[in-house]
Amino acid sequence: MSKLEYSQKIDNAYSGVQSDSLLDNLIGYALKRAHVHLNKNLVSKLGEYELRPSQFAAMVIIKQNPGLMQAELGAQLSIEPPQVVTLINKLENLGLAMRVRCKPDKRSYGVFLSKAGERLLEQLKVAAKAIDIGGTVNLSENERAELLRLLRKIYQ
Amino acid sequence: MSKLEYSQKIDNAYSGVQSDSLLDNLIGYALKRAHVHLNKNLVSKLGEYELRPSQFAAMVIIKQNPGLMQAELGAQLSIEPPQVVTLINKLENLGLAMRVRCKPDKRSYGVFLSKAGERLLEQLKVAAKAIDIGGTVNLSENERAELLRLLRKIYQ
DNA sequence: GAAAAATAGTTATACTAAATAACCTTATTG
DNA sequence: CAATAAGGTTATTTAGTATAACTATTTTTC
Repeated sequence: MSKLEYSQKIDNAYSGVQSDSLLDNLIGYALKRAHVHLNKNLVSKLGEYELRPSQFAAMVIIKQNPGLMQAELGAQLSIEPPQVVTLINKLENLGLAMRVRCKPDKRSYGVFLSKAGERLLEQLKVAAKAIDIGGTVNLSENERAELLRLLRKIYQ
Repeated sequence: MSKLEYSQKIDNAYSGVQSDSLLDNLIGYALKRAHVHLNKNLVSKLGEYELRPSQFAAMVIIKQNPGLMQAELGAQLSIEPPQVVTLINKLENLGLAMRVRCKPDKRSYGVFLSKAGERLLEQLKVAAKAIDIGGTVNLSENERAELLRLLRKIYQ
């Protein structure tokens, strides 16, 4: 039985389980549930291209900072150097990005998107935007803006 | 070099990396960053008791539904049966919960918190509330309430 | 200007969390 | 009563992450 089938079965069978009023009043808990809700469709869309969310985020950062070093990319993504290697290897193998020895410092690479990478990124940005809006259809445009404002106040 | 030291070093060295306006306008991205921000302190607090967030969440659910079956607990947490086994083993080993054969169906266990589990849970609830509020000091009481309302509209 | 220390990136290894499949026991169904 | 399903466990695999050691350069320092 798949995870989805299993969950549905259990959800149907035991819907009488009570949730907790403490959890329901924690911002952290609500953030997690809302994020899970929104992330599902993004993960499945990116999966069509063999990409994970962090790889999509990497493409966005590379596009915005062409030729940045791997260490800079890793810092942006909060991942360790070995993971940066794996990530860029993956993008290179997919033909979406490349390392170029283009710096005075010959230890480092500049990281760039390929033409194919730029094209795919544009598609994915459109899709991500649509998925984000689709996952928040219950919010009005004003509510979306207000939600963004409040969330930024938390992490900025 | 530790992960934290590494990140700080890089952040200081390369703070000129540009972030992206698309990402900054996605609710999903803001949710993730806000959640990361809020979760750090909770994880470290729970770590003092060798607990992970999912184990804390399990304790909350067990407290609210004493004697529930493992399958019900797994459904609430969206985890698979083998993970439920690991989770309850952990809580049992810490003396915080227990399996009791108390059902007509002798295949299943009722899961309960121990007295120690209930005591610890009360402490942790207080701590979690404080951490949640501490992580959202930039929000007024009205803004907190509004944020909760908007988040619930997304996932409910 | 050469030796020492530090940095960019890579590789290898280990650890952890999660998913999958096979299994045992008890219940239910035909 | 045989066949099937369900609750839970165990074993195995897989993916993600973390750590350590290594190469090749660059910077520092004496």
